Amino acid sequence: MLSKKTKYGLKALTFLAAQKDRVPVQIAEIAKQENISQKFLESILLTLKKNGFLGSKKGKGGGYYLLKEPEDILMTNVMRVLEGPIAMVPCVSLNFYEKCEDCPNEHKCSVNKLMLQIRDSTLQVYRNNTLADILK
Amino acid sequence: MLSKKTKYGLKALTFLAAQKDRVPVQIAEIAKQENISQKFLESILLTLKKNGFLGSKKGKGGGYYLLKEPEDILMTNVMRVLEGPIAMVPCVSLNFYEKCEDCPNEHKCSVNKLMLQIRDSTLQVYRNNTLADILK
DNA sequence: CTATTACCCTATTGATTTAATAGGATAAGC
DNA sequence: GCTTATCCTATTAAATCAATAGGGTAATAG
Repeated sequence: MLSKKTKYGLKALTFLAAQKDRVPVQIAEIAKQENISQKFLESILLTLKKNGFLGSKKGKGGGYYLLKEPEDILMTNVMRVLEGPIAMVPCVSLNFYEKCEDCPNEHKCSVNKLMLQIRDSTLQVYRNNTLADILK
Repeated sequence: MLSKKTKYGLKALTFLAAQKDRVPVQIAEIAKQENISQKFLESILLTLKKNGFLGSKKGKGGGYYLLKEPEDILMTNVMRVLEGPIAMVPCVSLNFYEKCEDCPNEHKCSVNKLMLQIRDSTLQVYRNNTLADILK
């Protein structure tokens, strides 16, 4: 299952990408428009900012805004930050590889073999989609 | 993440498929060979039996065995039984569809659009793999 | 017929993760 | 210096996961 964190994060990014200009949008407005708990959204936007997707401005007229154009924001990167590893098992993860402690030989493991294919096909989708693509 | 239930279930199916004949194999032996908690495996094999993948025999010389040939066991079916819905959000699920309560129009939803692609590519992999395929 | 074997079933627990809430600190602007 | 809105930490309620406990039931061997 996709976590709410990821779902809300994607919706917020989409909302910001849909703005005409790059003027800051307040958390409260995004939360209201997208039906998201404001406090929860607050922490999500913070991690998106810390990972270089968003900029922010404090005080009156403040809020969050996209740092890059939607065409330049790859889903691969967004998903890794919001949802974590793309692979369903650590032993087929590119960025978070870990050996299975219960598996003597992962190249003979049927789970490994199947999940490797899933990782590749999933990755292909994420690499083919930018924020601009899912906005249209 | 793939649940241990699914991981163990796949390993058990693979183990049974690798047997020369279709003679019953005891839970204890599968658990030992695959490093799985025996009691946990017990419940997993039970659901695989209830869903038509395995047969069982009680008493001495008893155990579990495959009901079909590995070539005829599709990963799509196995994964749905062990892991549940293949889709990451209910609003793109074929077998477990549910409307998002927070989403006014799912055809304009960016999450829906992305997850629809993920569902399709994931399904394609599962449909292309039988138990025999991941055994080789 | 009886003891043994091994599957069958229910309930409970501990650990972890998820989603959300609370409350205040910090910085920007008028 | 007051208001606005982000920033940050801690806590909690609920759900899920993985495993354990303990006994019931059916089949087989001798």
